[in-house]
Amino acid sequence: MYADIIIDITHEKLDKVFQYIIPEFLKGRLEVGMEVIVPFGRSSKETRGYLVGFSETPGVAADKMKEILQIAEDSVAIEARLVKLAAWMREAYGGTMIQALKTVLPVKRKSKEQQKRKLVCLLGETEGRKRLDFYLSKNQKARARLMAALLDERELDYGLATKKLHITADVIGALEEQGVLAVESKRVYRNPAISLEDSDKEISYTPQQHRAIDRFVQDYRQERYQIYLIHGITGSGKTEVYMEMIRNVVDRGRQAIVLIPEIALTYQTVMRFYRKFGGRVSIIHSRMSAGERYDQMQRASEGKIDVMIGPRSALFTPFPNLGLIVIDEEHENTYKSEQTPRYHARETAAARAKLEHASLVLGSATPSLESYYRCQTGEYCLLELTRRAHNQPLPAVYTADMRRELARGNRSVFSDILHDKLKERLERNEQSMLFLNRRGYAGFISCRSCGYVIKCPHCDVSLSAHNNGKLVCHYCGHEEQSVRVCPSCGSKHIGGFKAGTQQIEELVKREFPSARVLRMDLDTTRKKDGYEKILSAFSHGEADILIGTQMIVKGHDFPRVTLVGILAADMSLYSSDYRAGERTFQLLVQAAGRAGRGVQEGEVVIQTYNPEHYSIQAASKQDYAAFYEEEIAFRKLMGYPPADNLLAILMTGEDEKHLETAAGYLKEYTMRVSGEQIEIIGPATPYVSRIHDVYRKILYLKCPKYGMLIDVKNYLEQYIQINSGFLTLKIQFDFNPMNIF
DNA sequence: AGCACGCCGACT
DNA sequence: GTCGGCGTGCTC
Repeated sequence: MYADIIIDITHEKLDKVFQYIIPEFLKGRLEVGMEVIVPFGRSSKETRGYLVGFSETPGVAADKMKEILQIAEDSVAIEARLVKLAAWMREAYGGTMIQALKTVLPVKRKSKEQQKRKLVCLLGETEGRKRLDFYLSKNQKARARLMAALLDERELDYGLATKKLHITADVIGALEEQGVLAVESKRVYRNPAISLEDSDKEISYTPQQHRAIDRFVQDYRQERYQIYLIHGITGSGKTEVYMEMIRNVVDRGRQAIVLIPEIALTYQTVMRFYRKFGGRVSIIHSRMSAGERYDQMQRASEGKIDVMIGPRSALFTPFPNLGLIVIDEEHENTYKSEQTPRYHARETAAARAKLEHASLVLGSATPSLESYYRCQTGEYCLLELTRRAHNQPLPAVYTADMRRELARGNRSVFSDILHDKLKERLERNEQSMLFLNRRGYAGFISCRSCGYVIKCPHCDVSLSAHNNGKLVCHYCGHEEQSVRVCPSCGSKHIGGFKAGTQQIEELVKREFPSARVLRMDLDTTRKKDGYEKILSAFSHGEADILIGTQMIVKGHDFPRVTLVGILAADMSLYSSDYRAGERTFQLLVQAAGRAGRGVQEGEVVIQTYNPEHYSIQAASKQDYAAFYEEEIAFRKLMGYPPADNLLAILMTGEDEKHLETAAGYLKEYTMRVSGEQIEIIGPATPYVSRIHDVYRKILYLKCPKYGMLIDVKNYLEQYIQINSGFLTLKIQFDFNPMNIF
């Protein structure tokens, strides 16, 4: 028997298994997923690698084979099932096996437990004083210093003692031996005090919530592990449904993973889970140290917790018997990784669920087109929550046509109706939010008079303005000269949109001098805790108006907000991206959902230059189905995902000429290996054509069948490896990218 | 990636 | 004749 090892060096040429002889002393001790140390290369350099399997027959001459040296110490083994998942990811997204292995391993090293060590004084007041005098008499300054501090505080933080008081470990050791103090190293988990009172409380579900839960429970009982999409409007109580589903799974002795966008990881959300599941819940987030993460993962694999909540990477929690994965706000972009392998948590969760016979539940008020489409095709099971849990009405939405405002002579940023409603709120002492849509702003050119936007004649995405005065399509490379007057109406009010949150803040202050205004954008949140501070100030009523970009629309509950104003609603419509319409709809619905969450009803004003657009129309009626029909027709017509699949091939290199010719060759080869069903677009120059003197080119492949794109990817990976012309280039694959470049 | 091997020019 | 320049090829 031989050991199959993946060497820990990221290089295409080494991206294969290497067989090693298992030495006698390791027989029976090796398991798939372990990290081992092996001799590698001509000089037999000690190299780390992962054991991914065992094989019976040697693939190379027996004399070539070397022995495994040892199992790597202080390393974390990858669970065997996650090794399989990694193999799936490598196949589905490209990159090397070692990259895939490292992504399914959220904690690489057994970091020495960053325990909170404490020094506890064991002596009483008088005993201690005697001791202190003793040290002083012996001129043992460090011991005296520590003793004095201990008398003051009784308990000292280990780190504090060593750093602030300049006390060495020797001194602490000496005092410990003398029975003066004890070093306590309690493992501290950050579980806040849990009040379990609420957990017994009987929750009453709406009929729709009941139906969703029953469907899930029945399927689960029959071991039908499916993928569900919960389409629930804002405030319809999706979280209660998740929690009940999780409870069901946990009662059967299985565990659950809950993925949430990092930004939504708020205290309130987490507390709801704590109340229901007590100490059997754990959280992982990006600001945790490696030690803390390791801790949580360790507890999970030991079966000490039932529920793991966290962002994308929590998907790889090594539970012994995973039964359910929940992805909340499944439409969010953060679920797509931006590093190789560029995996999507939704697809990867589906793969993991299948491997481990678990269910997958997706939830959103504005589902991604991909997921809703899969419900239509019968791949996913759709569960609808169309009513708010406490029967609050949805906010009333008004649309302000900014072209008409301009025609009427209103050149201000605020439409008359928004101005009036803001004034009303200030008089009634209620809160308002102003949301400036700046997402996807990529220098598109639009007419302020008629709303016309200059688009690519071939791609139906907007053209981006470049400094050289040209308009460029970043999808197909089409170029044309910029314009001075609107080609549609002849107006001179044509150009890019320029207004930041700062300008809006100044305008609000000028219009409403008495209003207390808070602004939330990159500037004001950069400071430590800036984000939380602003949100808590606003929720405590310390301001009347909150101005901000996308970040204010995400899942925060401000019961006193009764008005939401959306400025430049169409801004995100014209990013040069086929997802623009979807993004706009999602943003508007989520923003509108912020109004009227309390007792008083809410109102929303959407300001736009393009009120006819289906994204804006559907959003103003909060009508997902209507939006979906329009959008899917567009995607089908243009062959964009989810109707077709898209593979972006990003090529980067320092030599511009060489990159260009190589891109040409790659396209030629792609044409040769791909069948008629694959359409090839490009190579085009991305919006950012050069980063740190590294040039970029992009090639798009479009195909109805995902599998065919994977085949082409595999061919290309081989071609790139064999052909030395690609040695100086980096080539990345991105399936169904979230952004086009 | 990283290292040894190898085949050329400039040197003691 | 030798030292070392980097181009080439292999790694179980």
